[in-house]
Amino acid sequence: MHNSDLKNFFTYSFSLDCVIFGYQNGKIHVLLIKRSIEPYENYWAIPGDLVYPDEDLPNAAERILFDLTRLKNIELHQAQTFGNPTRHPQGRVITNAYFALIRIDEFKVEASSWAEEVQWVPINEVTNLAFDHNLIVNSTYELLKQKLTFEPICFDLLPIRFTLNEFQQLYEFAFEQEMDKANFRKKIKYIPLIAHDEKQQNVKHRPAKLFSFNEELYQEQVKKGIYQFRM
Amino acid sequence: MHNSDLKNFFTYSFSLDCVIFGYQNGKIHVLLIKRSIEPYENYWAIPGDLVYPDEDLPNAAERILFDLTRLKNIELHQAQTFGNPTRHPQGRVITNAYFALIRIDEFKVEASSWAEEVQWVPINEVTNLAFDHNLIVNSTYELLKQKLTFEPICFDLLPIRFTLNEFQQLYEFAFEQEMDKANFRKKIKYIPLIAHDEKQQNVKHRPAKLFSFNEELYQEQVKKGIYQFRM
DNA sequence: ATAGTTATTGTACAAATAACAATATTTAGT
DNA sequence: ACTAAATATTGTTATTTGTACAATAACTAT
Repeated sequence: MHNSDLKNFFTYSFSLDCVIFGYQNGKIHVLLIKRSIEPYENYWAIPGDLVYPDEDLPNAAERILFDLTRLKNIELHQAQTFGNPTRHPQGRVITNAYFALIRIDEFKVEASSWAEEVQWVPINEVTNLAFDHNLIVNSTYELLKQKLTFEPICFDLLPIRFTLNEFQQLYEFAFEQEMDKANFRKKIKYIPLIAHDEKQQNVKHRPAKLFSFNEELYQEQVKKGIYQFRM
Repeated sequence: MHNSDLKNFFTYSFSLDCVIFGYQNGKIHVLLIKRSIEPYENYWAIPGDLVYPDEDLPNAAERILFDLTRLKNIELHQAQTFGNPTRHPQGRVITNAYFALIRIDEFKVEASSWAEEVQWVPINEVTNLAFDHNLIVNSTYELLKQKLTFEPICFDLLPIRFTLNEFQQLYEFAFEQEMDKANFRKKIKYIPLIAHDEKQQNVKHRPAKLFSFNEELYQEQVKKGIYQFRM
């Protein structure tokens, strides 16, 4: 197609949708907002909006997420792009999904702009969403599970200090498969963790020791080629 | 942003670029075209063009690839989206990369439309391309390498019937790491391969036995949960 | 102190990995 | 036909990892 035809193509729009994952009560959750505007008024959806014509995608992701949920300072990663011509009832809107992993209790979410409510919903209890957002959420969750096997992103979901059991349960939930406690500990033998003196509080049994991820050591080891994360 | 503002956003464009990988002489290659039009006239680039306003992305990928290179009946997969506001000198053009893996000698490529020439270039000999196409090619190659570790897509690059050494050399090239012949064969022990009676032709030494990937058995085993591909 | 509960460590065997050696099969040359 | 050269293929061994299960330790609540 020649350059002179380019203006004929300025007839569609581009948006960005955020799939925010959190982990609580042994379940992975997604952050949903309730739309107060058409189309899909009163439907639950993932936070998303149109990208400004002069705006870079990472910036758009930050802005849109903040506008609707007041979340900020969150590391957003690109996921898939969805371009079905009929996905938006009002015109051609191609959308790019971004995702993030956060610790639910470390951030305050607050409905804002045309988001009427905000809600954390367990990933396997998500019902009928606006647009093709079910497809977007499901695809992005599949991507998350893949990434969980070769990037240490599980630690973005777990509390900063976590027990080995919490760590294990996150993988058991994501992979839908029980694991042996003793063997799990051997499997993670080389993941750089810091063992703290601190212990679990307010449990009615022997409290477990708390650990945290040693990000610096991990980076160092990866740079030297000593270690590669794999689950 | 409210719906009534939507028309203000019809001021940018969306394109699709194809990263076609092939394997030959022990090297992974990329398919490049020479542009006969502005911008970047006479630059080498990956085949790509604007998406029609009513066209689905997979269809656009097929159409654009065929228009420029005459390639058809190729399985295309979505990769990353690139949206830097200054990536196109003539306006805001967000682009979505698609990639495919093909056997170079199974397909005839032919320059067409505004593609003046077509050329297969070894991935590590790609020089200065049009737009941000170096970024697109490199990012997509990284994605390919990741996928090579947990999807049996190597067989889309290898000849239908291949020797175990050819198989090994593909991984040695991609991972930039030599492997032990004997151990490689043990590693792939459970990959469903068919051993043929046929042997390598026209080599001046003992010819190797030819194998092919048992796609059906693989699908079956995956469905049953017996096997998961991993390299 | 004791029972209950969970955390943590240990043990034994099977399987995978890694380094290297040995054998087998073909071509090419005499 | 015999032999050397080249590469394919299979074996061997030691080490590490994976798996299933058992044993012990540490804490809470009564």
